[in-house]
Amino acid sequence: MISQLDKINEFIARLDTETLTVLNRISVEKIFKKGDFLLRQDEVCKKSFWVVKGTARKYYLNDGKEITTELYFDNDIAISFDSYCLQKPSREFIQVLTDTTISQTDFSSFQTAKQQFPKLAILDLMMTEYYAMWLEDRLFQFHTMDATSRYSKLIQDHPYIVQNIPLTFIASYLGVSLETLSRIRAKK
Amino acid sequence: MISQLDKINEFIARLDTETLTVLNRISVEKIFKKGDFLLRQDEVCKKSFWVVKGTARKYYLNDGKEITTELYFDNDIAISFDSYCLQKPSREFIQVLTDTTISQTDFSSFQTAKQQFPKLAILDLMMTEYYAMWLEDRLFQFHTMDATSRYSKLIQDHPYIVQNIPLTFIASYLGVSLETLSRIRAKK
DNA sequence: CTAACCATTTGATGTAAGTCAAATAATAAA
DNA sequence: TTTATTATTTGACTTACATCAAATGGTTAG
Repeated sequence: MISQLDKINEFIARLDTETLTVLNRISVEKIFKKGDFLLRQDEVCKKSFWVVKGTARKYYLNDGKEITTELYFDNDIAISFDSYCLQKPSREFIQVLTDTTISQTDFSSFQTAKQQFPKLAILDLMMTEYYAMWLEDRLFQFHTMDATSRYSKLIQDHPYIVQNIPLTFIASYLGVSLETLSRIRAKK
Repeated sequence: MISQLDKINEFIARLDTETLTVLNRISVEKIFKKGDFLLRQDEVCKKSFWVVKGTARKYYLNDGKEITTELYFDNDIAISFDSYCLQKPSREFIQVLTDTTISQTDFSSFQTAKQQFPKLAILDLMMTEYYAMWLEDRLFQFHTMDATSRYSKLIQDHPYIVQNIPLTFIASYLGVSLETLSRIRAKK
């Protein structure tokens, strides 16, 4: 997973200026206020959101309860995956948790650009592969680790998370109740 | 997820004969005997395995215990994803559960072919997207559904599974103990 | 056919984590 | 500052599921 990130970063570093210019041309930087939504349920995800600086979360509603599926920090890319790929209404919300700078890239502009700049198509595949590996790893955690271990891994990967993100969201992301997470933290 | 499959099938149906010929040229059909391994831990996954007819499973060892991550039936494609993408040693095993016909495609031949036949690159992306959506769905199940619901969904999606696959593998795939799965089945 | 082996079921008991409820602690608003 | 609101902790109790152990059912091999 990390080596895939290395691969992507190296690939971007080697991109020709022409390709980079196009990428820049189809992207817009915008600042969102804490609590703002990048995407709401039932909307089509027509943009990808690169978190330049800030934090965000993705979640859906499961009989009234919010289930957080992903937390975003600096340099992460936020999309509602199937909504983006298939350009169909999203089941998920994407919400900014602090004042956040976003660089958003239009879906259809990117699709067009891919045809003229094959390197963008390669990049697209590599990023999708990375997402799949990330999902595999998360699934592995749900499959084999208990709540305490999942929490340990999370703070190991993102030590700053606790300062920045309310416990409810972290608990939901880990698939445990708020109370259980509180008790897990009390122990250690 | 289903619509993504439709998209892929339609795309394949519209492929020109030239591209199809190449695909055929780099693929080999082979028959494996029940219990044979398509891939073992620590090997690099240098082929993708299209299950023409039969059943298979993917699993890894987690302190001695086998954790089944995927079950394959007719027309499914089996790979150890990160091993395949990064051409690094696999953590997973892929094993055939019945006598099974496999059409295997060489990784590097496919990479080369993609450069000459851009449609193969598009296909590659679409299939990776499909896998990511499948993973998202599976994660959703672990995140929100209890063992009983996960089992119900599985037999709904694959009614024939119970006849063909030993309970241990199904239980492991669902993330429950063998005994609990047996009890779940006793009820309904 | 019978024995040996593997797959599944059933029983008894333990435990991680959920739920409901209330008490603090921290933050924002007046 | 004081109050109002939200976030986190703590307690008592319940529940889904795991584990260990043993019994039963099915398959394969001698």
